[in-house]
Amino acid sequence: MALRVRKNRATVPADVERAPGCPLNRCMELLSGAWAAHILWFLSVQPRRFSELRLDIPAISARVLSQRLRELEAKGVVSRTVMPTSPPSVEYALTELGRELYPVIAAIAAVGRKLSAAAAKSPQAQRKRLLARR
Amino acid sequence: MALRVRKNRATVPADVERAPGCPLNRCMELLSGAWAAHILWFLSVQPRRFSELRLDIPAISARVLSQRLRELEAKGVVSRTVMPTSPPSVEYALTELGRELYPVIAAIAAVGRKLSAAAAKSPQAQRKRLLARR
DNA sequence: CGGCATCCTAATAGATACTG
DNA sequence: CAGTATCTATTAGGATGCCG
Repeated sequence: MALRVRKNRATVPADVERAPGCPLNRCMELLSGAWAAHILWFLSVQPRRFSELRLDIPAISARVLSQRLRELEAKGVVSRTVMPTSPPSVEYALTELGRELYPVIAAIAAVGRKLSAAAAKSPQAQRKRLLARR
Repeated sequence: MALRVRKNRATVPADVERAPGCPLNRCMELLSGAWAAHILWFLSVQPRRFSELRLDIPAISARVLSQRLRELEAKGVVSRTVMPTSPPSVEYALTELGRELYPVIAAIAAVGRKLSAAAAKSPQAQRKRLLARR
């Protein structure tokens, strides 16, 4: 009664790219960091000022929000406009490139809502999540 | 010629949630880390073994792949099955919860492909990206 | 208001070597 | 094959304070 021998496995389809600069990476690097998705989400609703974003995302510190916005700006996803008002205000908005990301953010939000709903009912999932954060 | 005074801004719609445990976060924490999205992407094609995933994602180290898989398993996104073969093999697959994430991964990949295509044509975008990585 | 400078910690990732 | 152990490097992120 010999053990079964491992079957040879099919390879993944060729259209799934694996290069370090592959599409998946190309998009993920725009979303990297714990806050980028949130910032883009709120900016996708409407252009926002710095302090408005701080209220939108209370848990983020000014330093990190600043850093993230600068990064997103450098990546061409977010535009920064200084408004000639008194006191001065700065408006952040999605660029055309940034708007391309909308489907992703929307999908994240949609799935997140589903997960929230599911978690509310399933004590098992909650236990798992507790274990996950050790 | 006084400077214009800042207009009061509208608040974002109430259905955009801002709590730390909001849907956006709930989903993002499943994708956190540099490799989670890749792992889920390949697993969404078909169940994969450890070493297959290493070939799928050559840039990941065994240690990190192992860590990520354990985390994803703890979060209930990925299942781990030891196959009774010789030599032993372990099969990873998406759980039902993991399959919920498919729209997100697919959207990321789709947008990524679009970005790749755009980058190929636009030297400006390439310059921006170069600046972004300092 | 919209930042930046500084200092700090914790998480994440990489290399290499080794094991059941 | 499917990992673990160890050690190190990089980075994200938080706290606080100052500035135009």
